[in-house]
Amino acid sequence: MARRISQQDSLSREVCYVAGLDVAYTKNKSIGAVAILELNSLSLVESHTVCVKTRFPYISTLLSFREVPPAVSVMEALDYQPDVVIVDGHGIMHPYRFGFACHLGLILGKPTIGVAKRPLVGKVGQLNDQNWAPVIDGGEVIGVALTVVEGVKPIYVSIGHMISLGKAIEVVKHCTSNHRIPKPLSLAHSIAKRAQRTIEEERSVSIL
DNA sequence: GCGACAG
DNA sequence: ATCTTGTCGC
Repeated sequence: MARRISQQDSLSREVCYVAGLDVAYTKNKSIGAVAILELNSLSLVESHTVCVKTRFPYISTLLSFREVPPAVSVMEALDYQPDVVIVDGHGIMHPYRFGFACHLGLILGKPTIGVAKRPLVGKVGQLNDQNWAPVIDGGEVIGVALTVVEGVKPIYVSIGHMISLGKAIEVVKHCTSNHRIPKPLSLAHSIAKRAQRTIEEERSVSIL
């Protein structure tokens, strides 16, 4: 599947709507959450959550097989489709060059960007004046370590599908206003957490 | 053989 | 990711 990933910009138009996608968990349920923001204003346009049974364990390099089902489900619940999706997890910055963001992009047939909070593979090069350092593995640049706030640990940005690294960095930078985590992702995260609390409460009641 | 290991 | 305890900052 990694061979089917496109690193070219395939955006149907200028990016206007950006989505953030995250997944949270309860005892045996996966909660997919998506938030769509207007790129320029970074204002929330639409959001959804979905709850499905978890049916794959967490295995470090196989995260996508665990998170793709709830992610696809929640994307299908959208009224309007975003131009690009920022995914909570790596894209090609992955040992098989096929992280969660790639897997989701391939299935959706839509541009995706992987943004992770911790590195998985590769060695980080020198920070440039654009506030990012290339991450190299096997002699190739597989993404960047982007320093959003000086003195704060970087976020790791890589291509998911149908986008160039340059455009991916541009979009992520645009979504990060003085905060380490891009706003689409932090919003998706809080929405997932809210749904999770609701489900946990329902579970407590049903036990009684 | 041992340690590390996105979320 | 989740859970728990504790601290720092706006």
